[in-house]
Amino acid sequence: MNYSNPRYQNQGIHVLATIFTVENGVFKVLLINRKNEPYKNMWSLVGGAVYCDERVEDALRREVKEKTGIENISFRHFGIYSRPDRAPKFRMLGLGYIAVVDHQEVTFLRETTQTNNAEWFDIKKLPPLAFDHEEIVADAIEFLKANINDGEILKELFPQYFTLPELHKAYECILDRKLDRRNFRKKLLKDGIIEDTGLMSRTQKVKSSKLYQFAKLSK
Amino acid sequence: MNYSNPRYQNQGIHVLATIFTVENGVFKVLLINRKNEPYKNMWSLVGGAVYCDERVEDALRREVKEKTGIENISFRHFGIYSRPDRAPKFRMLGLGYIAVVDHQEVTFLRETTQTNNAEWFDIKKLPPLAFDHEEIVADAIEFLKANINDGEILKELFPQYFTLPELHKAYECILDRKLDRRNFRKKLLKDGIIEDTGLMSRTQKVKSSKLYQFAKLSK
DNA sequence: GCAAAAGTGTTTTCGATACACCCATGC
DNA sequence: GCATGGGTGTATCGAAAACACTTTTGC
Repeated sequence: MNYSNPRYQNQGIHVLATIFTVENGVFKVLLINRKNEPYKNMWSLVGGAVYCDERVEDALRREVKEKTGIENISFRHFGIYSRPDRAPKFRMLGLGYIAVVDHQEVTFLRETTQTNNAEWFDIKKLPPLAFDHEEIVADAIEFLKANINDGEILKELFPQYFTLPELHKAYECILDRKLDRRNFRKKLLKDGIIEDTGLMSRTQKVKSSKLYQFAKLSK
Repeated sequence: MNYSNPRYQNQGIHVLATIFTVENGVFKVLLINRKNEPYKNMWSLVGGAVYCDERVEDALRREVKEKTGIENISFRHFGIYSRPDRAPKFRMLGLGYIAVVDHQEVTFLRETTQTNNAEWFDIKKLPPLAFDHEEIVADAIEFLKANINDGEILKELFPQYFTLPELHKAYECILDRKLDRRNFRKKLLKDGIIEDTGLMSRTQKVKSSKLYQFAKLSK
């Protein structure tokens, strides 16, 4: 390969983090408002360019840490976006990653040098997005629905302990359909995704509920 | 983003095609022998760099056409390889794609400006491979095993018509385990992956067999 | 007539779904 | 005492797996 050939140069790699949560029964995605051109003042996904001396996963963690304060979560890759004109001026290959997090862990700054604001958006009420991010969000949601039972993807949605009704409601919000409570519990326990902690919730609900946690290694 | 920052520059994108076939009951991968440095005279996957003005899938088709003569086959993406030092001098992001083809359709040149030779290798008798291609081949095989029933991935393995024993044997070679003939036929027909053509094979086998074809659109 | 290869049907098991009742608490 | 929310068990259905016999042909 001729490394100086301009046709091989002038391209970069962009990681795009689609970060979802479920808050008060609403399935939401984290977006940031762009302070600069291109797409100034529009909303877009969290993301950024990969340095030539780092791995893609490291770039992703770096960008997400900077922009949301979140660390130590697992992302999964779901898509490649390679239209040469998807970004202006410079060809940026887009690599789409997904994570589902506990919204209470997000401690992003509302304003940074590149960002006016950052907010959770109901995925059913999204504003117009910059670049091809609408397509990417749609792909991420489809991927999440197809892989929700893989046992890893929701592990950061809750604090260590959670109740089964909470998890059940989260599944229903994400999948956008009803699930039978009894079969839901049975399946998650049988598959070893969650385990009973022996603890009970202390909330002021009508009836207290058992606390579960995600199993250390699932499947 | 500052496009002139060298930390964003000096990187490229590499597509890697893991092309498999089944020939005489042996599961094989196509490798090429490198004529130039780096890894001169070693075997490696078919692949090449993506131009900054083309889509990844187009680069893949271009490279595969040049090096094997094969056109119009479908590839599936299975992996991203991003160690910064996986290629010398220049950071090349690797994108792994897989296809399974009819070996009789491969009309690659034995020798080109970049290639000494190209050959099918039994996946159980692979030579040492250049770059991180051993890892990539292993990932591709794992991906193929997990996705063999998706109904699209084997569509180019045979000419239009094939017998069920042929397909059955191919599955067994790829999965490296025995499958029940009766359940195999039932499942593929029930799922609409293949359809009976009403034709019979004319080979000089002990008993002639029905000819099948892959269904136009599966699932 | 027998070995080799191809075709077909039945039974069993297991996972997924559908569904109903009891218990604890706040009002 | 009743409405709300949380816990549990059983019956049914369908897909997957296990399994045996018949047919054709070459020798």
